Amino acid sequence: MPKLARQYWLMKSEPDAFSIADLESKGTAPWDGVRAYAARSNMVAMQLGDLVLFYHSSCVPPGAVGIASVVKLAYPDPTQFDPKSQYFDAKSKPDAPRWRMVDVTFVSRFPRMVTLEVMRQDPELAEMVVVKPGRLSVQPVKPGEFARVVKLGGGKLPR
DNA sequence: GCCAACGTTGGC
DNA sequence: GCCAACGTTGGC
Repeated sequence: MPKLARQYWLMKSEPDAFSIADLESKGTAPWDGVRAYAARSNMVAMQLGDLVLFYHSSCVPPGAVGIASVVKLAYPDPTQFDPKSQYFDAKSKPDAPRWRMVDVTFVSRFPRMVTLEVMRQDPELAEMVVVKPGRLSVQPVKPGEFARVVKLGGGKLPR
C-alpha cells in the first residue's frame, strides 16, 4: 500500500474555550465537541501526520494562529455520552456512537496571526474554504493554501 | 425525499 | 449583542 500524501486541514476553536496556548501547554489534546456531520466526515478522513491550521474563531480578530498535527485517528467522542457535558447527545448510543474526534498535538505558533481579513485579501487564498460564507468548523485546506498561510504568519512548514 | 421551521455559528 | 447565513430536523 502506498502511503497517502499528507493532507491539510483547518480547525476552528474559540480561544476562550480552547486556544493554541492551551494546546501548547497540554502538548496533545482530543478535539472534542464537534457536532456537525460535515466536520465529522473531515475528521474521519484525517491520517496520522496530517497538518492542521489552528484557527481562533468568535474573537477579534479571528484568524489562523499556528499549526497542529493529527496524532490519533478518529474515535468516539466520550463527551457525547456524558449528561453533564455541554456536548451531550441523548440520541447517540454507546453501541453506535454518532460523533468522533481526533487527537492533535502542538507543532508551532505563528510569529504573527494570519487574520481572516488578511486571508480574504490574499489572491492566492481566494478559493480557501474559510474565506467563503459557511461555518464548517473542520475543513480541508489545499497544500498551496496551507503553505501560503504559514508564510503569511511568518512560520515554518514542518518537514 | 422535499423543504419549512428551527437552532446555531461566527463575523461584525 | 445582532443577525445573516447556514446546517439540521422533522412533518408530510
